[in-house]
Amino acid sequence: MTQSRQQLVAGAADMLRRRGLNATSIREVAKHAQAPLGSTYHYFPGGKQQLATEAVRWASDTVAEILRAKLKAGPVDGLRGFLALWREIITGNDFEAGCTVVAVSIEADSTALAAAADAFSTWEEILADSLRSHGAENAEQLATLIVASVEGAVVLCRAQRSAVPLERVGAQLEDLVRAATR
Amino acid sequence: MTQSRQQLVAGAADMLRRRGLNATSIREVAKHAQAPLGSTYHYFPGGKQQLATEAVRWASDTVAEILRAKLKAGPVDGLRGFLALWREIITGNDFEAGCTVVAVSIEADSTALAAAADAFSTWEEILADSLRSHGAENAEQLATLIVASVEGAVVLCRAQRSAVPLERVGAQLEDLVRAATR
DNA sequence: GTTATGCTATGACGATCGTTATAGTCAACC
DNA sequence: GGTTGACTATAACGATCGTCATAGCATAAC
Repeated sequence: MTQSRQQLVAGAADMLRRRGLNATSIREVAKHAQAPLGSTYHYFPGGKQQLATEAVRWASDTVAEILRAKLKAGPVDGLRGFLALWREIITGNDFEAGCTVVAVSIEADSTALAAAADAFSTWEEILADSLRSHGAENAEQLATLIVASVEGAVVLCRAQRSAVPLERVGAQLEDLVRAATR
Repeated sequence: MTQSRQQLVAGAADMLRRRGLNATSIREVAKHAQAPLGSTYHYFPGGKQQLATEAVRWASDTVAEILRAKLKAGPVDGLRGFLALWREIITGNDFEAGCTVVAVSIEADSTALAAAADAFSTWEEILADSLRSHGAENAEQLATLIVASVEGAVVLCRAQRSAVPLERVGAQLEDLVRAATR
């Protein structure tokens, strides 16, 4: 079955956003996914790097899908959905979970880092497309600001064990999106 | 001498922002600072956690000092100095260095994480004080947005190996600061 | 029923980690 | 000038890491 494989990827993504790349061992990922260690190298012959890369891609696709869905109701509602997603991840895990993509960006190189770059670019493009189609002239700039400030706020929230940074950033981003679109 | 001690702290901060917490070993920090391994536990009996905590505090103080100095010329110039500082760190190290505080926020817990939270709070307060004294009504909110978006942009820049995110974020932040102060 | 194939089980490999212990050096101070 | 105390040197401890090899098991195909 590819079910074990899928659980390994999802479990790895979850552990990455909690502890980071180097503190996440293959053994623990396998145990957490109730899969034997031997299976890990069967499914991912590229080793830890391949697993991390696929975990980033999975996390990226998951967020992208939610983002696209929420943006169907317009840029403001999309932004709110994006913020709600991260607020849930932060507060729902007692401030012990962050962003898988950010975690890998800090520690990885080569393919996993490239996957992280793709993730950010994808999110930016999704946001920019929505903003542009709603009349925003600075769509790309604003999209980059949204991704950067929300990801940064998630880091701040985790360190300070508070959701206030995300709320403050969200309020100002909503004003900006409202002003840029009509 | 306390010179070795200081070099250990500064060297640790530099390695932390390049590779992250768990990929930075005490042995490498000692070697990088040309200090013997034994000295590390003499200067830092609290072990790696103490060293990481002091490295975060050192990085925090360094940035805070620059920030305070640049803000003397006003919020806009202060913001520009803040952005230039990070642009230099990013581009001057071939996109292989990020922020020490962010790196520790992703991987650490307990005292080192608390030091990271203090760092963010300090930077926020310094910015908010300047904004408030120049007539900004939403000084705290704007200060949080600046810190979060710049730190997030640094992560994006590193992953994408490009300074564009920082430039985009900077342009919009400057508009916001200009509009909020007079 | 035999064979092939996808997955599991087990254990080992070299390397490196954080940390500690102990002995040694060397300068400053009474 | 002897002694104290700060610092160094060296080596080892157990633990864990990523990775690999090999043997075992299952199930499905012929």
